[in-house]
Amino acid sequence: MPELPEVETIRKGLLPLVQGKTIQSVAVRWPKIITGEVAFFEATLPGKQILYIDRRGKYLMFRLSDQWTVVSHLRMEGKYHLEDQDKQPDKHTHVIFKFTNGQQLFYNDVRKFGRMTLLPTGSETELPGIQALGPEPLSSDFKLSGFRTELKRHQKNIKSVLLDQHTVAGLGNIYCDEVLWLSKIHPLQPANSLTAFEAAALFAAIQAELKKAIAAGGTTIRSYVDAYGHQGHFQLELHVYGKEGTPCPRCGAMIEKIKVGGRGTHFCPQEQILRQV
DNA sequence: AGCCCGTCCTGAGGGC
DNA sequence: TGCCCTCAGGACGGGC
Repeated sequence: MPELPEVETIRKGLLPLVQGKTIQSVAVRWPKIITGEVAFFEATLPGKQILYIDRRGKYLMFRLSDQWTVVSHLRMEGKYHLEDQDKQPDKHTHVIFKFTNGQQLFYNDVRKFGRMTLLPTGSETELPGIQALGPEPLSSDFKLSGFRTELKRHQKNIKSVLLDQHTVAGLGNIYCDEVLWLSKIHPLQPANSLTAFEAAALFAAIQAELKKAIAAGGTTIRSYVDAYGHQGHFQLELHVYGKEGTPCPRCGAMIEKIKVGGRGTHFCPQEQILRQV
């Protein structure tokens, strides 16, 4: 499941492969991938040149000529691959962008959860998913004071609040577990009951962990690969995600797995203590 | 408004 | 062997 660091790695890898290329034709093979009219999507893109790729949270934004933008969310397993002109799509290839130089950009997605949409550049901020997105965690928009205010608004557990993209953009299930472990906070602790010290530790852990993950090129958990088909190399850095039944790297207690808000959640029962409020 | 739950999808893995 | 069942989860829409 690509989270912010993986999406950023994908963005960086894909950019030199597609920048400056002009779309000749588009074929959508699974209509639900496209939010909006498929016919409009297929008819508008030919002739447009890819100028740049931006990222906001877990969203990729392909900036095109004539002020068009394709917003793309990979959800669980979406992937982009640049292929030669004779490459045949497989059953998981749902969108094909053919370039004027003959190359093709395949969008593959086993679960078909990913979504993309075409709209005028600038109006992407009106998309429901992007409009209410919280601050970029590695930008100056992310401030401890604002983060604490946001935590105070919620009585529900901190794990769910971190997973909510309105709080801070880009965290998914893996990094939520990791940053809570790093800051020694129980995933079920009500968000508004965090101490000032805990909120500051969590704030710092989010920034440090995401920076580290981006520097490492993402994590190989699930099926993430970059645009060249290379796997990320971050898996050794994970401390709790998927580590249930193995010793906590800090204290040796067995990592436990529970369900929080319907999501698998990993934590150290000795160091991440749920405080009664 | 906050919060919870169902929905979308398919492949992997467990049980018998 | 092979089939059936459950599980995995990001965002969103509906209901309370």
